[in-house]
Amino acid sequence: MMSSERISDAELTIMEILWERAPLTATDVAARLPDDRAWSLPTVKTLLSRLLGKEAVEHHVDGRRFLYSPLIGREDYVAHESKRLVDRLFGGKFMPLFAHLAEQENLSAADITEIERLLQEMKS
Amino acid sequence: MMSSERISDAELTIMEILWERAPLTATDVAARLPDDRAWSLPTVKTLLSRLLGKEAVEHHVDGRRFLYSPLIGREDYVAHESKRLVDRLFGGKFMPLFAHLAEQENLSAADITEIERLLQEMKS
DNA sequence: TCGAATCGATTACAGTTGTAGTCGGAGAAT
DNA sequence: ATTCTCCGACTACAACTGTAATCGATTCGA
Repeated sequence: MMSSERISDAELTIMEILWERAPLTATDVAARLPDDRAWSLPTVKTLLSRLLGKEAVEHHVDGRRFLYSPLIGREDYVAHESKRLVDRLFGGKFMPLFAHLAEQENLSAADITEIERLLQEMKS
Repeated sequence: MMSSERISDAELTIMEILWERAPLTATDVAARLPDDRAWSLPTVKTLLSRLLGKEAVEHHVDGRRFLYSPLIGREDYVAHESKRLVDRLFGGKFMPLFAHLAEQENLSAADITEIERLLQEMKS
């Protein structure tokens, strides 16, 4: 289940780190930040606290620090956000989004073949 | 061109109205709000002002009121937001998003046929 | 002409977000 | 035992959002 509170952009950066590897301490998380988001440790702690409040992560005590782990799965989050986009911009319909993406991305012949393969698989 | 300022959820509601029909006065916009977002006129005016500030809409004077029109096209906005989602959640790749959506949506046989038709069209 | 209705502009105000500083307590080092 | 270090908690603070009230000017109706 996805709690209804939205995960912000900065918070998502933290989630990605925890999805890749958990549990981690706040310091560990800070050490794994991408270069273009080299936040201070206090900032990371604030974001972790907020994620705790949103019940997106949990922590358990390890000596005198916390080990954080995701509570929301990446799959759930991705599904949720994808649906949100489809609802907001494509009237909840999948096909218009697909058409838009296909056109936008200028699919290569290889992409098309790959998609056809995926579709065949689904048929069965 | 899309100015980099993000359009918020409430603001998007206004944009949708203007995309459907423009130019409109603030009062016209308010009258066309969906039922689940029956905001007061002042609220609509605030949102229009913010959209002006973000250069997402323009207005021109008509007697003593303004007529508002979108400056950003819906196509551009949709493309922008779709790309944002793909970048944030699918490493900028189209295929993973397609796979995710296809699985999620549980495509019907008719959908699949439709997609195949679209793909054929693209091939040529 | 004088009050009523209407406009846009300004102000309000709480909640979220991005980004961080500070503080009190608990452990670690000496 | 005392100091230093590190942790989580709390505080900060400006920008953005959602939602609106109010105010001064103008115009319309009586």
